[in-house]
Amino acid sequence: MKLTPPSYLLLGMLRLGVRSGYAIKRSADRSTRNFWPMSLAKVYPELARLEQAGLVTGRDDPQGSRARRSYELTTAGERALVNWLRAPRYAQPQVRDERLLRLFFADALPRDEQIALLRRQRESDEAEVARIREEIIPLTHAAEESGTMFPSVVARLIIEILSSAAKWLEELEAELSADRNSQSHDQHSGAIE
Amino acid sequence: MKLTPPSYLLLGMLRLGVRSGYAIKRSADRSTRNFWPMSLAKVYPELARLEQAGLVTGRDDPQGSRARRSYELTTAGERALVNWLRAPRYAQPQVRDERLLRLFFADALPRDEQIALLRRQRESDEAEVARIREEIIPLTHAAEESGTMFPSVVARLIIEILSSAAKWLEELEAELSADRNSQSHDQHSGAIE
DNA sequence: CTGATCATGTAATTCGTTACATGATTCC
DNA sequence: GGAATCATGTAACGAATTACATGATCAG
Repeated sequence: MKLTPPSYLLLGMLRLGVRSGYAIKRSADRSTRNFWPMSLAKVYPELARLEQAGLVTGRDDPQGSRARRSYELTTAGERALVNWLRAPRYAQPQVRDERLLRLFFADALPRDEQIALLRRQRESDEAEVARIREEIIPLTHAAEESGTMFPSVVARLIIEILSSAAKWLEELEAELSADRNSQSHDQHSGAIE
Repeated sequence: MKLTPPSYLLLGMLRLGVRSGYAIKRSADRSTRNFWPMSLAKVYPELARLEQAGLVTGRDDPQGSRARRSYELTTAGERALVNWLRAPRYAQPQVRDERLLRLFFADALPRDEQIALLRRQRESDEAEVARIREEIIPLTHAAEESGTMFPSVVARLIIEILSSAAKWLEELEAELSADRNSQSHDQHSGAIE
């Protein structure tokens, strides 16, 4: 059976003590979503697959009359997780960012709208930094109390990335605003051949 | 007919003077791939769709006895592109990065392997920066000669992002190497609830 | 003469999401 | 009493990729 990054996401969450499919999805939305989004419709079949493979064990664990299924890692599951963590190969990072695509073609806009585009991109980066600082960082600090430091590391790395992008964009805005008089609205033929 | 980011990628490339489907794919691999990857199998049907919608016009343009189809933007196509550039809404950026996912769960590794993980991630970021500097930047400089500056802007923004990530990772490596004696291999219960 | 590149297109498959379906419990 | 949340699962759909299929030209 082939294990994919989503498989390891589930194994990793189980290792951190998250028990139900629903709770894994909730936790993933608050932490791993920025670099590996996952829908609920993917969680349940994948957990079943992992159980079939003997990497996790599930048991019915109802809360009152509300059904719940709790999972935990088996020894084989823990081994699979650690082996993956050690593996040198990884899938090429995939990014799909419509804002950067727009920016790439922004030569078709007049100068003032180019600047507006840069500003909007910067503001969305800044807003995301604020969101992570407010919503995620406090949670990762709580996790650090119990000796789990890497969720915090990743959150801070993402803040660093978004902040440096925002700062760079701000500088460019300033530059372009300064020479607002110079050329804009190019006349084609600038492809990357 | 619904236009998606891939549609605008094609329109944008055509506006920059790239003519055939094959050439668009080649150019996209050298420029937009980092923030919007696209396969050749997507290019041809999408060009046909855009032609049907009257946003581009295609004509047979064989090179010797080798077939080729050349496209260019119509007025409606140019208008659609610019309207999209102006639109304030954008699809949420989607990132899938297996390296960050590993890093997130790295508490399961002993300290020295955590450091190795950080180093590998940093090195891959640095390698990508080098690749962009060598392969992409010279091409964007050529484009700037003909008044197209934003491909260069985006390339430099990506370099900035990757460099700042690499620098941050390097600092963390140094910190962790310094107190190599302190705890590692946590004993669970650190989920982001 | 052979491998890389130019060039176009389709078919099969994969991966993932949204929507559907159902029901209990908790908070206001 | 109604909305939000907890909880699980499946079905339909969509978007994209890889693989398949074909052929010309060019560089070494």
